[in-house]
Amino acid sequence: MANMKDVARATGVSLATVSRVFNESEKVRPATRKKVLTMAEKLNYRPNKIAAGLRKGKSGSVGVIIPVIDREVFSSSIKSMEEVLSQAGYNVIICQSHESVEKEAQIIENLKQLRIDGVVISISKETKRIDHLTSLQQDDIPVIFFDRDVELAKFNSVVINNYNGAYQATSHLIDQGCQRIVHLAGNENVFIFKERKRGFVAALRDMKMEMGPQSNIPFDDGHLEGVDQLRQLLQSDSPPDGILANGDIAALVALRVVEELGLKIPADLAIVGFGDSNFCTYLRPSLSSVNQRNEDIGKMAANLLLSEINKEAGEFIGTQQMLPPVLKIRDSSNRLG
Amino acid sequence: MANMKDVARATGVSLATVSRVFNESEKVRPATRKKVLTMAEKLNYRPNKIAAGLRKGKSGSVGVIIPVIDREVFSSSIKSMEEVLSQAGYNVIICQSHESVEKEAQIIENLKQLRIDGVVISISKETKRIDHLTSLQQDDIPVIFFDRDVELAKFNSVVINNYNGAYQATSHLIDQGCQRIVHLAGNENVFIFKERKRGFVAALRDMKMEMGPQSNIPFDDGHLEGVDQLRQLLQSDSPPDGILANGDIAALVALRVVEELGLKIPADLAIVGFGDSNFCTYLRPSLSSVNQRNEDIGKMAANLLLSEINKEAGEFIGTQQMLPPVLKIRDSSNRLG
DNA sequence: CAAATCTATGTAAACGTTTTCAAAAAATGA
DNA sequence: TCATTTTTTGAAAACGTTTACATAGATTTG
Repeated sequence: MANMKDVARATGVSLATVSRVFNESEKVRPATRKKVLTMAEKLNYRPNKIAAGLRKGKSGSVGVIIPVIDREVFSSSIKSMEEVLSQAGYNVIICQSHESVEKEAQIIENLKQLRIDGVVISISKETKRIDHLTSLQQDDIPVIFFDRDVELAKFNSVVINNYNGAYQATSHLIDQGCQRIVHLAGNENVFIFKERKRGFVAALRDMKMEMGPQSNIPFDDGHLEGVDQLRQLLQSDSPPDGILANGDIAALVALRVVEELGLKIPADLAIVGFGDSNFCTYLRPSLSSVNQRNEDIGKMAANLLLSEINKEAGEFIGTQQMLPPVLKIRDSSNRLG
Repeated sequence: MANMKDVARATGVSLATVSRVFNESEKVRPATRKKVLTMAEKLNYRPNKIAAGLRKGKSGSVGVIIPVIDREVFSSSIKSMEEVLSQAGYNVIICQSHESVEKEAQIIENLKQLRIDGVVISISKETKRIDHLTSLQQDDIPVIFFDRDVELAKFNSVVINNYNGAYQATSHLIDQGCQRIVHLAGNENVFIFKERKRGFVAALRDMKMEMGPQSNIPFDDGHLEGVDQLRQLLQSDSPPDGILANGDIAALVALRVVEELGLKIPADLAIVGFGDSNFCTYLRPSLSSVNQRNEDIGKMAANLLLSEINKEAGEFIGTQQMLPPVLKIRDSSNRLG
């Protein structure tokens, strides 16, 4: 395959001139440019980005690290990320950590060897230590966190305001006349679930609603105790009349329990999920849910990364962007209209 | 940042020796290896894969081209693809064509400039000309088609047997006692939909079932005439008692129509979808559907790509792998159990 | 018209590896 | 011990760009 030297020789100009032709912006006489271009075409020349990358000390690629790609929250945000980044001329390398810190560290080591220009990451559930992440910063590789971020350190991040989402949803349930609302709570070790719970509690408190020991039921995926507890509670003397689930799947499970007990939704019990998964509109009753704006998050994370990449070296300022989510009200919680 | 030369100098060995240390497999005395390794560690040396790529003439990356990432069929297959490819030491670059041939061609041009080692692609709906695809082969870059493939040329591909899937589903409906089955047919310009229809027709024929002009209703996404036609048909003197949809969304739409008319599923009408989307189990009644084995497809496509990459140059043999799908029987079509 | 300025091109040195070939060192055999 | 074979190392040439610097030619200026 032809290289620049070949094109240069065949055209009768120097290597540098050919290079300049292919790096637009550069000054070269229109006549020569044309000569070079037609000769390149004729020789079927194609610039070698690896060589350019070596010389320039940057790869033109960015890494996107996620636990796993086949989850709506990740595939949706990556969709828009890829759009923004490829538009800007970057290649997107996807890497799945499978919720393992070691894998995460391995991936980062690999990306460093590739001389990646930046990283967008949603950290794994188990990620507590963050040395592999700070090491990126030390090497001056911009890192943007999205969806899940690190509580401690100063980092760039783009996340949904989970607190606010839960607050909105809870307020909505109260507006619908719910008196005894229960939160199906996620694993508190995960920041987003902690925030959701916090928003729930705050809304109840602000609205001066009762909140007993039964207001929070641990409802972790894969743990069935929560389901039993919910069933018992629904059959008690003062059953709940509103449910805020930590996620859509939790809401779905709750829907089944409620259905099984013959309760009417939303009349007897209103339910709101979290995540606004595709299937929310497919269900009957359709499921109200807090939309996480995945595509917005992806787009913003990508743009933040681009601006970090192009930033003059200078002291680092972590930029935390937090988007308010959007509550989608559907049949499962709409008692009034 | 330290490079090989620095490590060599600091250790008192030659550049070549350091290189050999980092390319395992190579012969180098254990003592020297250790010396080099500790010095590399001390200098915080990290191999530069771009440089290696330039020298070796290969990038260590493969491109995965899909219409868009946030569709279950793509995110699921890419999940397993990434697992296989990263395990084998390759980076996965994802590129979205957004169902545009021009974008597809652009992406391929870019991947060529990156000196990609191989490509896995699910072609865009509108892709009729394939010169951009054959050009990859001419440059000796292995290409694997998955999900959607090209009808004409000799290529490597891994796809589900759509004909067989539709055949299975139709046979199942007949087994359930359905007498008048209707196929909600997809756009016939898309190969997979053509195949599904073919399987449907073949099953009816083989089972000697009646098949009138109303047996196929064009039911393309976004075209609403199909819905009306279905509604009318369901209200006619001899309404259908079985439906095979071209996809799960089509099945969902049909479910709504049936629901609206007050028909009982599966007693009055049995329905089978295609794709086995996540939400099939969430619906009530749960939706029977043909599972496309996305993860298997992804894994097989990745493995086929690897074997093509590692193959000695020789004459090209297109390998078509076709997997039988798996029919998942659920409430929407289960009249007997 | 000479001097000064500007523009377009060329020369050559990087960038950090891998790999061929040759040489040195170590191991083996008689 | 010395010749022979084998193993380990080194020197140097790629790989295909970009870019700092130099130079030639064209244009402007007084």
